[in-house]
Amino acid sequence: MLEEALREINRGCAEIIDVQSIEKLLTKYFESGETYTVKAGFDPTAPDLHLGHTVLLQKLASFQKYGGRVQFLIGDFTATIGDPTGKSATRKVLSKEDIAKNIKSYTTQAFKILDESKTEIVYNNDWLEPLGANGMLELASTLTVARMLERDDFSKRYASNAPIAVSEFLYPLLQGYDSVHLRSDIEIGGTDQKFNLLMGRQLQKVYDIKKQQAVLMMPILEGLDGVQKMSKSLNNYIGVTDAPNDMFGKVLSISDELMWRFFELLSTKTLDEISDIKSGVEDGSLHPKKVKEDLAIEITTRFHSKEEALGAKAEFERVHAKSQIPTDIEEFSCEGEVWIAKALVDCNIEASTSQARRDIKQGAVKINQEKISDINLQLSSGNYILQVGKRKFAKLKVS
RNA sequence: GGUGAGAUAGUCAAGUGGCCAACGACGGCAGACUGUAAAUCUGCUCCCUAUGGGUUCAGAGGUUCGACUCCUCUUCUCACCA
Repeated sequence: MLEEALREINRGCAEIIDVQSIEKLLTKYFESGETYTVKAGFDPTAPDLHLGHTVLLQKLASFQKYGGRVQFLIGDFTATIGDPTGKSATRKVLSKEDIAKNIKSYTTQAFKILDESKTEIVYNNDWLEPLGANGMLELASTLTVARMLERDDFSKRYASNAPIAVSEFLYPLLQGYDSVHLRSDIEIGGTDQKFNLLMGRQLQKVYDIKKQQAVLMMPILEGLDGVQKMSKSLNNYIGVTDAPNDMFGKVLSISDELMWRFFELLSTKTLDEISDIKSGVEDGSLHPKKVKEDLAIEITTRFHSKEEALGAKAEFERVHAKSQIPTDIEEFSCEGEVWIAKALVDCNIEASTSQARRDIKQGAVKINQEKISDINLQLSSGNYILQVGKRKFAKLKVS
């Protein structure tokens, strides 16, 4: 039992600091039922979670199975300021209302994966705001600049004379202070957070807390392109709230290589099952497409339902394998004769009439399944199904 | 506070008086090939009922027949010095 738990906890991890203490916590749980706390921080700057976030959530859920009490930390304090790390300094500051709204949708989405009865939601504004300038200075005095510069991206930027804002130094400290306040046994986060996570341990030591948190880091899930991390701003994400058809289609569109990452980090199949599937694909007894479909069904089912997932699969086959028209197409209507390019723009399937012209020239536009080539085509009254490329459809009624 | 460099389409980045709606790269879209894969190849990539017209190169003025390119001021960014 303990071994199984350890295996599950270990799964997909990029790095664990202080494995022994995690083992101890689990052992104690199995011996005496004693629970422990696991914390993970989330930044409520956007209202929706995507699969990248759920990697962490699933790990938290695993801990919940084995005695972990989750501290779901919402970085509402940090969100009001905006993390300066990264490129654009111009990041709009969110209002309290926006943040509150985001938090609400965040947590309802998170509870699709987490066990609510074993989760405590905490807000870092509760302790960071009262910290004040004095507390801040005290906190800042515990670290040296040299130590800060150990952080990879800081040292690189410093070496290449790129600017580093002082506030950027403060960020890891604030985040680390969360750990001082919460005194969690374990903190989990992405590998990109390594420095900040370690800062938590460091500060726990400075503030003389007996136990230091163990740290478990998960790799960053790649987005649909398979290269860059999944993120909303790169528009390569699968959102937790995506419609079943979209979710299914997006999973199926990932590369075969990336599929294994998704299996490891998102599937609830055991590692043994996954390696069986993998060898099946390698020796040709399993078709990669079929395997990917199963994965897509699993993921879609998690956020919707089995029926919806199967429906999405059927729909997908209809549309793509048999190249038929999807069942749910948005409908539009207009009066009088319409110029085709204008119609495409009005139906939201082309961005501009210029773009529409180009696509027509390239043979990407179909009306009622028929490819068209006349840029000047006028649609007289009747019902039409307009299509651009493989995925953009609209119904248009001209009267 | 002083000095210098810079601001070009989604991003990076050429262009330094007309040949510029602006090289190239990436991204994006589309076509072929497929498993709506991936990889590869090809085309397109400011807007407009369009062999033409309009609005762009941080912002405001100016010089010129003509400016992204020259001048002035403004805003912002960066570097160096203090």
